[in-house]
Amino acid sequence: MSRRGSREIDFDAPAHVVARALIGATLLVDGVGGVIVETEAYDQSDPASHTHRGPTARNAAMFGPSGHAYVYRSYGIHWCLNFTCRPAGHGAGVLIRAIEPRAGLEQMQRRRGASDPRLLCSGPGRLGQALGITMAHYGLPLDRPPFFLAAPEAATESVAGPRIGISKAVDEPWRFGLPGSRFVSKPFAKA
DNA sequence: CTTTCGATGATCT
DNA sequence: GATCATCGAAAGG
Repeated sequence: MSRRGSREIDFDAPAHVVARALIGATLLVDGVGGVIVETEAYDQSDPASHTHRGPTARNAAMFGPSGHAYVYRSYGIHWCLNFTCRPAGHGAGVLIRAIEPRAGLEQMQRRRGASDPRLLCSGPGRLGQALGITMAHYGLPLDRPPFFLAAPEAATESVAGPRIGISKAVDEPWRFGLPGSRFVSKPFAKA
């Protein structure tokens, strides 16, 4: 496991490095959010990635500057939030799959229509709804409002496993999580 | 507990 | 026309 003393996330790094570095980071959108506990990495060489077949109108953000938001509509229903990474032109990003709610619980409960904290942000679609993510956030930088992002205060452990809900590159361990967190969308296989 | 299935619409072939 | 980086309700053991 790597050690991180900085308060900054280096988004000019491969997606799987960024995905791991984000575990334990704090994410707020308009003051609502919490601690990132689950992420997945996608890059252009990955058949499961939206960028695999090159730039399109939808994935343009992932070919733009790193450290920005990439938002897409999933199954025609959900908004999912990703962070772009690597220098511009590489087509890579990290899907934010789950956070542990810390701030703005009431707001999240209203948006989600659920009161159980574990059902607020445990999954990319739920998280998008709880944080109020829409296409209005597409391409916005993560270091300015409405976003707030802070790296973990101290070195943070992480676990890895196969990604969820994909049909290609199914066995690649590019899903990362906070060990033992009750807020992940699905448990990680026991070590 | 598990599995199945419908919703719903943009995107790409 | 097929495929989704999903969720939740319903049905079955």
